[in-house]
Amino acid sequence: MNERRKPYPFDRIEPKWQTLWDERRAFHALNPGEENFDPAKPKYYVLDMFPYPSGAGLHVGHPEGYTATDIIARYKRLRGFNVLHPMGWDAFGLPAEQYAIKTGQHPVITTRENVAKFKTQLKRIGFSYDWEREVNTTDPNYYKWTQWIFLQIYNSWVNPETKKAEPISTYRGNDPDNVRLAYVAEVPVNWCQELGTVLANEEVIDGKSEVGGFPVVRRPMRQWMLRITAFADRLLDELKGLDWPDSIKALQRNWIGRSKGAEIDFPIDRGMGFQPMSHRQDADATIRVFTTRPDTLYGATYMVLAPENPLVDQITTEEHRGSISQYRTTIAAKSDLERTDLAKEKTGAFTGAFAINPANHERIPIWIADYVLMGYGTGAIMGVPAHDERDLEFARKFDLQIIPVVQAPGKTPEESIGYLEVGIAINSPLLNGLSHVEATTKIIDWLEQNGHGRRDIRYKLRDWLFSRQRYWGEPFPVIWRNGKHEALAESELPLEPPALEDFKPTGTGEPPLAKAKDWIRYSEDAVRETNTMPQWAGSCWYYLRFCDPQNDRRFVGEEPERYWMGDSIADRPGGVDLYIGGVEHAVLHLLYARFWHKVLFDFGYLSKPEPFQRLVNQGMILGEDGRKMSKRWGNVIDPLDVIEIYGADAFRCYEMFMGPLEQMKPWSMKGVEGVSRFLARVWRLIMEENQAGEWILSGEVEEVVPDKSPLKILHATIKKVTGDIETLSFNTAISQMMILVNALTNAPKKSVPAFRTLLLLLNPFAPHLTSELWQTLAEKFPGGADDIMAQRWPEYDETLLVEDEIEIVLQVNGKLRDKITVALDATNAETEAAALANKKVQNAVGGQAIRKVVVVPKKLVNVVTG
RNA sequence: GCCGAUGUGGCGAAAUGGCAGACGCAACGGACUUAAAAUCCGUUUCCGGUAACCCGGAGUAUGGGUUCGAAUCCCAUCAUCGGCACCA
Repeated sequence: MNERRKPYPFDRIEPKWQTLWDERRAFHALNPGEENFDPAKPKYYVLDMFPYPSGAGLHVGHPEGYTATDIIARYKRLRGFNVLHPMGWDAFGLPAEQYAIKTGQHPVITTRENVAKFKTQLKRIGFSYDWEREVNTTDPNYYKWTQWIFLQIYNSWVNPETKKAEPISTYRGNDPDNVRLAYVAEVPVNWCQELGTVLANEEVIDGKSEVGGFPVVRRPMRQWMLRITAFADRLLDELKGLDWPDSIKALQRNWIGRSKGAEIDFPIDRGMGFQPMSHRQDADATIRVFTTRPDTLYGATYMVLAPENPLVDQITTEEHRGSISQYRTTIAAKSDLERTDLAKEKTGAFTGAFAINPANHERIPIWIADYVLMGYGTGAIMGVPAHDERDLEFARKFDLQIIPVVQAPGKTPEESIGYLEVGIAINSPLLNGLSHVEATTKIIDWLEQNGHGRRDIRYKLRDWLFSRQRYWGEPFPVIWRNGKHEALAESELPLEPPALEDFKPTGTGEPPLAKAKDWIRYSEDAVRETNTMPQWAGSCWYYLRFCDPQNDRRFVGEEPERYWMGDSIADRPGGVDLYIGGVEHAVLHLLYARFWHKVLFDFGYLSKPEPFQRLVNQGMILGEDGRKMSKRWGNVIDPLDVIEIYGADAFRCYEMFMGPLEQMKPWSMKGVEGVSRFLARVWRLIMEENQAGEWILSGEVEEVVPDKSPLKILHATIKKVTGDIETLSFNTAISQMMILVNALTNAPKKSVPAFRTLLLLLNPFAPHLTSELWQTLAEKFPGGADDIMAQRWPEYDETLLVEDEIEIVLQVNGKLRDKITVALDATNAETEAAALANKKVQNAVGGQAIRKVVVVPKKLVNVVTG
């Protein structure tokens, strides 16, 4: 019947302070121009990846990154920064829509409920978000600007000379729709019958949908695309100036996949042998390939087209039509999964046609095979079996000629077959004896001079498939008239989706919005676009909206943008100072957001070319059983359950004490208990229980300077905690504070100044406890103001950290033998003499001759013998 | 296959060229208590020795190397996790 006794009254303190903070608008960040705004303060923008508010609520994994950013935010405020620390909701998306399909509950309702639940949880953890800046991607006042940004993208193109986005009006060609950054294309898409929608490549995993795991097939459909490939170079090159983990940069580089090489044209042989360009009857009859190894051109003994390549129909000879068509049918029937199965044998079919190798005028056969992909390069390759693993396998299987053209070091030409690295050119009249670099330059120059090819760069990155056949997303601000698309005027935004009762997919690939007949009909001769935008759209720019969330004239005001997203450190390209989130967004969200940012930057709306200067990925928190937290294993932990027993401060501290932020680590309730004991020790350091069982300020607390030893630990702790917060090493910061608290507990004096410093250091981690204790101390000892948040972060005194005596480690041959203490000012010679006089050292040396003595001042002596 | 990360006590971890295992958990012992909880104090890498203060040896995935000295730097191997994957 009696509740379990709390180690300290967090259940009273925490709600008290949370209410006070709300009432005082304690975390509201002021924009330039607002009353009380202090322009002398530097800004700090610390951002979390905002969540999708699911029905399940938060589990303990979510607040890991949020706690880290909250500590930084509170720390920076104490250091005198004007801190922007906002939170919002990425609330468009499939789960709410599927819930609507099942229950008929409108996603607006579900979203509102889920957001309320998430917000309650976040508030109960005591995060210092500026809730007056809350944004929600499904709010018309927000997506009005998502649609507006889409229109900017739609109305722009990349000028190849400046490589920058410009208004489409500067384009001088005759078909602007061909160069717009948003365009419509008939593309093979990932169609998921079960979800009734297409998916982006990134949302398909092993031939199945990322959401739900349903089968996905290829199917051509008319889709909106965003021309992200026009920014491939900048997205790659501008990673350099960002403080991101190298692994994330590597993932993005890999995803963009830039390859330097050459385009080469192979004339199709019409039985007349090789003809110089000018004499050719049919100048179009060439096969263009892309290769990263033009230096191996003399080794190209055959060509392969992708089975889907339209050229196949033109070149296939009468005799081979049957077998070619049969092969293409088998390939078309295969799923993506089967096609990309690496283990399988090479397959292919001969077209009967031949091409001419422009280098040596050899007549080489043209095949089709599914190991050549239509979607990369030109959908055709030159086969160089001697120096390409796949080509070699293919040539051996179909008995095609193999000519080595690069010599492996120390090997004969014959042995160099299968050598994939670079080397000296052989069997290549124009290139013999040249190194890879020389040969590559020479052959490309030759190709360019003779009109057979040119330098070229290709990317793995594809344009972004931007439309979805869904209800719960931003409608496109676009109408169709006479088969052509037109942008809506800005004045017509926001374009809200129609009210629908039936959210089910139509099943035909036509979006659910097509069911709203009245809504679609825009005018006598125009209809609305019925696709919606993908969930990534809203998250591409939310960090900008946080700077100025209520602005109804612009997506973000100029001045707030310049203040929060710019800064005085000129050579930093990014705006947000610290961005923490899951590694699962390493390529998609982070690449898309960078892309939008660059478009808006080119148009002069933004101060910096990159959105996020410093990025950190928090590691996943596993269940107590070491498995990923999921309903399936029944190992999900709700933060509110933990807070109920141990309090929010203990929850926060434990999340940070578990281990390094970036690392994956398992949850442990016992661990929370340990951290909770630490906080209770802090409490009892300052408070005691009176006869009536009430907590009152301890009578021993006095306004005195601490003794030397605790004072030294105190200053060592200021130094360590400050440094650790800057590097996000929160686990070791907490360890150090535990050491301090142990020392203060054992110290004879209960020193108010020491306690104040401790409370300040601990405040970002355990804000409720430290606020309460600070206030209690202030009531009796009026030295400090009664609000801990109005204080300055403590500084340490280096002179207090110096030792007067130093412990020196004695080693013999690198092995520890003893420790001695020497005076601070002992010379190397004195230290060495003391070491050699040491009995244990002498024992270990035995009778052996001393060859060398290494003295590291203030650290150790190593005696090397024999 | 390619790219990246990780590998240290019973467990989470610390130490990034100089005392391996800070801090915490768990376990064990002690104090307080009629008792328990809570709290406080102590022990706790492994092996061997000693009545004992202690003494000796080994030890950071494995094998080599650099160095007076390596968990830390280099080379190779193995394992686990993540990403990409017939990208020409």
